[in-house]
Amino acid sequence: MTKKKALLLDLVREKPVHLTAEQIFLLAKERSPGISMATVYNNLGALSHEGLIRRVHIDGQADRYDRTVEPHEHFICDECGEIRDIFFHGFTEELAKRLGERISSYELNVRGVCAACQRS
Amino acid sequence: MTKKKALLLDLVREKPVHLTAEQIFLLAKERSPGISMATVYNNLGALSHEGLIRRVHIDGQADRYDRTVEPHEHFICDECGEIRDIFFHGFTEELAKRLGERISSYELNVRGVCAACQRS
DNA sequence: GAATGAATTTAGAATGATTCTAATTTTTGA
DNA sequence: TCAAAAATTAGAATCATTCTAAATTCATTC
Repeated sequence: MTKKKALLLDLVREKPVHLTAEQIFLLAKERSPGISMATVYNNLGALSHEGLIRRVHIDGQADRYDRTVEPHEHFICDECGEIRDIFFHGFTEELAKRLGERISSYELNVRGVCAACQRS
Repeated sequence: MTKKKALLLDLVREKPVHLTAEQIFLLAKERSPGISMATVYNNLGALSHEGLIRRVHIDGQADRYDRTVEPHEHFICDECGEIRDIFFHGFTEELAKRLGERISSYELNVRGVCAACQRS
């Protein structure tokens, strides 16, 4: 765990929002001005493989990085674009039961209009 | 509905597999040799918007096109890469109930080892 | 059947996120 | 202190997809 890797991990962990590599790069530059995009990608990739953060793919967008590594789902607001974590307790087991196969991972992205946007 | 658009729709409908734009392009050339990649993308995009086919995004792969437009899920084999349709009856309603929000769409990709690969 | 305008198709350039490469810098530990 | 290993870097490469602007096809009207 190098200094820059630790910095990137901190940045992902600091906020509950799901940042893109670009956003993380800009934040990282404030604390480590010479850092390069390659280092950001290298380390975010490594951290994801090590299971310390989680890479989130959302159709048509740059990948995002999530501090929450436990299995969970995502809700994406059609209006404001906000990405919110959802936790469906026991979902993996339910999937396994319904499928009858061993599951290594899954990805569930739900879209709709969030409560805040529905009000306005 | 132009001839080429109809051809592309046919190609997607012909086989149960989920083809990429590239694969569809190669098949289309057999029946319409001068067809261009741009036409393939234009028409597959249009057909998807019209709801006649469905565009499927799988992390790290080129998009695929699915003849099945009803809401359903996908199982991707970690070993052979096969993409299989899953039908979880009432899943949209279950999601809506658990979330308490109106859902416009969702995407569920499940990964694991398919039965065929487990045997070998 | 020719003329007109709209829609489709086309080749190739542009895009943009990500990965790769090869060189440089930093770190480690003998 | 030195050598080897690891991390970092700039920039090139990749690749699916979209965009652009020109060419072609199509439908409609006279």
